[in-house]
Amino acid sequence: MDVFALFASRVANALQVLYPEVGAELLARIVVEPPRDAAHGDLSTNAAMVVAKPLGKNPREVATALVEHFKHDADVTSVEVAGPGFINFRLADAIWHQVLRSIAAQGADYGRSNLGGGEAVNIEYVSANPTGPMHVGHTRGAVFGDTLASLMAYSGYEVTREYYINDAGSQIDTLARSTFLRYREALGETIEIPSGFYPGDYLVPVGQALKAEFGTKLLAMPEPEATAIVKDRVLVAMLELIKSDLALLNIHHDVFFSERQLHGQGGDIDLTLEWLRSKDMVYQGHLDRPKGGDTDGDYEDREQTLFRATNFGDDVDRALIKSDGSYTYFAADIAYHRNKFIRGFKHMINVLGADHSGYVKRLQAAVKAVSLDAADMDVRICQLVRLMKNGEPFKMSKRSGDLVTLADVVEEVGADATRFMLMFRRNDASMDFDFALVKEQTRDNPVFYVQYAHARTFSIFRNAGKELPALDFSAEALKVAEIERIVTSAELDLVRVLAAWPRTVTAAAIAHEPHRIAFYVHDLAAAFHGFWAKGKDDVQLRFVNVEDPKLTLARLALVNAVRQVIVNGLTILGVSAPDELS
RNA sequence: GGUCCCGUAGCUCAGUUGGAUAGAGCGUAGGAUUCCUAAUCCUAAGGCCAUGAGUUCGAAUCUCAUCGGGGUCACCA
Repeated sequence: MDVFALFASRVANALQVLYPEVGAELLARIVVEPPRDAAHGDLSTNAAMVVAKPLGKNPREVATALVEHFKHDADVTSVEVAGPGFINFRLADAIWHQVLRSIAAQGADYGRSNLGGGEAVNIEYVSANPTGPMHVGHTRGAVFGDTLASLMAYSGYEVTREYYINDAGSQIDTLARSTFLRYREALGETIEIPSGFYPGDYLVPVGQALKAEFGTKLLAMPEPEATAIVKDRVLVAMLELIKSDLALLNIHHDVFFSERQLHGQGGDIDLTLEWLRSKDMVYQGHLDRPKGGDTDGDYEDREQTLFRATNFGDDVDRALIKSDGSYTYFAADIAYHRNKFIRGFKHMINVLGADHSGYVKRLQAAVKAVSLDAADMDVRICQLVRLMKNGEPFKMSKRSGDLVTLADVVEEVGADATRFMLMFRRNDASMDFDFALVKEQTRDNPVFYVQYAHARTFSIFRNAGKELPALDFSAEALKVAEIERIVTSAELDLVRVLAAWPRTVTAAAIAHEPHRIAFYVHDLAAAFHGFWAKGKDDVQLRFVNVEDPKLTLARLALVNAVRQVIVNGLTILGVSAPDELS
């Protein structure tokens, strides 16, 4: 049950009774939300102000009529006009009791919605080049994409988590050559790794595996043949490495899509170019010298095969074929996104790093073109993460040269803290990630703070078991607890926070902003800690009351509701909810 | 130069897609532990929402310009 959605529909109904001429597009602009200042009541709506002008009426006049209407609503204890025409509602306790009952009844599904209506959405994230282990720069996008995917799935979308493997470029040839050196090393040669090659130790086992499989046979083969074999083997190995790194954060993709499969004669790129040409989206032409950007002076005026990206909102048209005749990366990407569209995705989300922000318009232009404007593409840019330790920039290197790897971070602070901290910030703001802070077990550390709140719900139950051994507080007993006994303002304020969960999830899903889930869970934890502490000052507010088992049971139902909503939030975030902290 | 992101308390950040007197945490000052985990809570001080205009009943939020910080620009991937 979503209190806000419930009253939004009641307000809309009331308006249609009072002013039948009000149209649907106007009703859509009406918002029912919690007022910023709790003193204004439980709910507030701008309905009168939205509707007044088109009706040619004064907002307060409309508001007064609505107020009269809601005076007969049994769930409303007071309703009044405020300010320029807001209508503020105060709700009967019974509404909050219903919220608690619906949390108990819905459990893990409380907050789940059918916003997406089962529509398919493709979320592409990580897509790091398969040339080595994941480094910390990939981690934010990985966590963001995975959490967004969970959020969308929770909101009724059919989600596909996709990884695009950039396995077709020249960096893969370099990778293969680097691996071949490791193979020779495994055969006993002393090798030297030239600059520009991949120096990381992670290629050593790949070289050894090649030795085990082929002995010295690869040395005798013609080079192209050997390179092809090495390339195949090393790509598989790198992908396994990446998968195992992602698994450290419990991230698993549904589809690993290889760029290589798009290339080749009669492949997707060929077909896509043919299609683009048939739609007159490609032409031969010249590009201007990049203004101020031609720093290395390698610009050369030349006739090129260009995609009419400017017709779809991009700043310049984009090259599709390189001077050596091969396709550009972008050409492959157009084909890739056409492939997504053909697979049935009308909604696509790409999660990219800050260094790709210049790529956004191009990508959106491509999707618009290949879908003939039938698909939408949202690109979420994750800004940089600076690793810090006690306020100092932090360097750590174990597995791959100078880079800090994802595995290093997880080993240092754990998967839960990594995930939560990265989501405790808007994706489009850069952030400092302080190891020292994340390892601290105080309220400065939001992960810990939330997990502590969850553990506290368990400790209350453990304690209730000791103090009232005869009390049955199984799930079934809690469902029939006398919720009406929840009447104090301190308790009801906590329920108000719980009531905001469904609208928080929905708003986060619409905006593609999973960080709101992290902030909500943190707020809920704060409300719960605050209520808990009130029991210190006022014995009457403690959860466990030996004199009154029925009241205790009602309050345990409240505690259980808090526990449930924290779990629902942490589940979307992919963070564990321990019963006890050690 | 074009383009994208950011600019909110001393610091780190939220701000419910345009709502009412702009909120948290840290830090600072004070307070609460015979009592459900003080790993917590409560109170106070602290603001020209970078600047200027515009849009309207109403702007931190939308538009434009300016200033400052960062990313990016290509036949790289």
